[in-house]
Amino acid sequence: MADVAREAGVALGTVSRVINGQQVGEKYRKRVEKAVEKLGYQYNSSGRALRTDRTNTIALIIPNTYNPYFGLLVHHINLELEKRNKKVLLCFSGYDRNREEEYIRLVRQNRVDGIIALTYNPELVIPEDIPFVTIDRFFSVSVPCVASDNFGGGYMAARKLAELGCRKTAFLRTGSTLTNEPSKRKEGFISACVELGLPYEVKALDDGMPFSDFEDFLTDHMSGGKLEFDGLFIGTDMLAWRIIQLLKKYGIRVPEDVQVIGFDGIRMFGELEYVVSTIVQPVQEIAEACVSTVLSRHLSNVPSLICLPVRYAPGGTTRD
Amino acid sequence: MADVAREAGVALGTVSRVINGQQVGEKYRKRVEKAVEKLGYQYNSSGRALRTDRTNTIALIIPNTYNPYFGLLVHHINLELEKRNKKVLLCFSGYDRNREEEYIRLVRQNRVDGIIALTYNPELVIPEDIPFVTIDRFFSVSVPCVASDNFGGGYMAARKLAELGCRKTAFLRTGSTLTNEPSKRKEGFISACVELGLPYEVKALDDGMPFSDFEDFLTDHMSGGKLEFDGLFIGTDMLAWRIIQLLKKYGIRVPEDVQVIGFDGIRMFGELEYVVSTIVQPVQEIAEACVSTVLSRHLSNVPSLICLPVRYAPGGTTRD
DNA sequence: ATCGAATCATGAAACGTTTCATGAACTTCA
DNA sequence: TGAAGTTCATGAAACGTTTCATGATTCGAT
Repeated sequence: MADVAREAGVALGTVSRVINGQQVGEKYRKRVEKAVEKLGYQYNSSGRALRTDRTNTIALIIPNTYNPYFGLLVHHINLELEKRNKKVLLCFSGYDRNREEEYIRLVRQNRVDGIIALTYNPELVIPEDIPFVTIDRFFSVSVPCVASDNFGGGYMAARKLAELGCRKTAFLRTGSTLTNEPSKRKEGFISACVELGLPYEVKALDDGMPFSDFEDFLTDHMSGGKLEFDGLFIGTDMLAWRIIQLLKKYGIRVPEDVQVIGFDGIRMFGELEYVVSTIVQPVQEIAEACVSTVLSRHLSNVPSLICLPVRYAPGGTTRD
Repeated sequence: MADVAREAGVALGTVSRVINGQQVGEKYRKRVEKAVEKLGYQYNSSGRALRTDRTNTIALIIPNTYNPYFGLLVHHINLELEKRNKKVLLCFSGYDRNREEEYIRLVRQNRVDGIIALTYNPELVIPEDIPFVTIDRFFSVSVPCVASDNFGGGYMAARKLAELGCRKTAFLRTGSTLTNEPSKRKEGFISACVELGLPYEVKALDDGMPFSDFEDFLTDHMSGGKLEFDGLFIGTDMLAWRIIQLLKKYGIRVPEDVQVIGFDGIRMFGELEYVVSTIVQPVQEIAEACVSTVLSRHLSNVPSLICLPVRYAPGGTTRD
C-alpha cells in the first residue's frame, strides 16, 4: 500500500479510503486507481483483519461433506457467503462431541465473525460473544435456529401416503435420543394420521442400537411374505434407502407392495433424480437464512426459530 | 498477549516463545503457562499471519461439493490439512473458467500458503509465486499433478470385463475436448482390449454435445432389442448411472444382458454400497499427496506427476 | 577471585492495514 | 477583501504478533 501511495503521490490514508470506497476527491481517486492498476496491488487481508478485528470469515461446523445433504448445504452456504465477500472456515465434526468443542476453541483463535453449526452435541456451550446460528437444533431463544418445516413435512408425507391409497402406515427413524427439530417429523406425521383416521405405527431407534432392530421390527410385521404396512414414512432418505434394501431381501417390492417416502431430498450424484420419493428440504433457502442471520450484528430483532417450507417430490418409491 | 506477559511478569517476547514452543527457561515457561491458562489466552491468527506472512491456509479450487466425488475429496483434504494445523479456503468454480481466474485473484489477497486445484480451464495461468498442486490435470513439469492411475484403471476395467465373460465391449465418456489425466482411462482400456483380442468401440462426447448422442450411439448398436455389447466401461460413475437408466428404457438388463463398470468409486450416500461396479479412486491417498506436496516449500525435488493405485470394486452392475 | 563464554530474557521494531485528530486549501458570504 | 466555514488529504498511532540485537545473569575454567 505504501508503494501505491508513493506511486500516486498521496498519503497512505488516502489509498486506504479509495480501496474502501469512501469519499475521496476526484483527482486523487483517479491517481490512486491508476497506481493500483499499475502495481497490481491487492490488499492484505491479514493486515485488515488485525486492524478492524473482523476477519470476514464464518465458521461452518458440520459432520462431514461426503454425505450429499451436508455437501449441498456446504455448497449453498459457501455461495451465499461469497456473495457477501465472506469466507468459510470448514470444521468437520464427524458427529463427535469433543471435536465440536475443540472447534469452538479453534474458531476463537481465528477470530471468526460468526458460526453456523449443525451439531450433534445437545450440551454444547454456545459462545456468547460470537454470533451463532444453528441448523436443525434449538438451544435457546437467544441462539437463532434455522430449520425446515419438519412438522409440516411429516404431515405432508402422511397425507401423501393416504392420497396414494395407503391403508396402514409406519414411521421409522433413528437418533431418537436427540430431541431436536427433525423430531417434529414424527409429530406432524402422527397428527395427519390421526386426522385422517389412518392407522400407523412408530419405530424409533436410539443411536447406539444396531440397524438389525429395524429388521426385527419389519419381520415382526410380516406374515406369509407380506408386510402389513403399505406405506412407510422414514426419517431420512438415507435410512429409507437402507430399509428398501432390506425389504428387497424379503421379496417385498417398492412401490408395488409398499410405498416409501423419505426426508431430505437427496438426488443421485447430487444433481440427478431423487433417490427415493421424499420431502425436500429447501437447502438454498436454509443457507440463505443462516447466512443473513449470522451476519446481522443486531441479533435482537431476529426470530429465534426460522422455519422454511418443504415440498414433496416423487422419486420412484411411490406410485405417482 | 500483553496481558499474559503482565500476569506472568515477563516480556512479550518470552510469552511468544512459550506459545511457539521455543526454548525458554523452565521457571519462566511455568509462569507463562499458568498465566495463559488463567486468562484463557488464545493467540490471534491475524496478528501472527501479518507478522510471519504465512496464513496457514490452503485454497482449494473445485467445481462444487454436492457431487459426491468432490465432496469426498474436500473432506479428506480438509482432514489432512487439519492434521497439520492448516485451514482450507473453499473456492467453488462451478466448472466456470472465469470464476477459476477470479479465485486466483481472491486467493492472492488472502495470502494463502498454497493452492490445490481441480480445474476445468486448461489455459489457466498458474501463479508462479504460490505453491500450486493440481488434481487430474497436468500443466507442466513445474506444477505437480496428483492423479490416480487412470491408465491402470482402464486396463483393469477391460481385463475385468473379459474375465467376467464379455465378448464385445465399448468405452463411453464425455469431456473429450479436455486432454487431461482421466483421458488415459481410454488408453488403458484399449491397451488391454488389444492385448486380449477383445473387440471394442469408443464413443467420446464433447462437452457441448447433448446426452442424447449416447442414446443414438446405443440404438445404432442394437438389433431386435439386444445390444451388441455385453460389456461397457464408462468414464465416470455418474455417466455410467445415466447410461444404465437409458438401457433400462430399452429393456436391456444390467448386469444380465450387459455388464457395466464405471470410474471414481461413488457410494450411495457417500458411505453405503457402491452405486455401480467401479474403479475406485484412492481419495484419501490423493488428498494426502496433494497436501503434503503443496506444503513442501522446496518443490524442486518433488515429482511432477504423482500417480496413485486404483482398485476394482463390484457394485451390482457386473456379474461378480 | 577474575575473566570469558554461554545462556536466555528483554525491549523495540516491523508486518499492512484503518482511523482520527490536525491542518491545509478552497468556498461562501458579508 | 477578509473572516468564517467547509472539504478533504495528511501523518501518526494502533491492532497482535514475531524476531533480532542487546544486555543481564549464570557458570566454568584459570
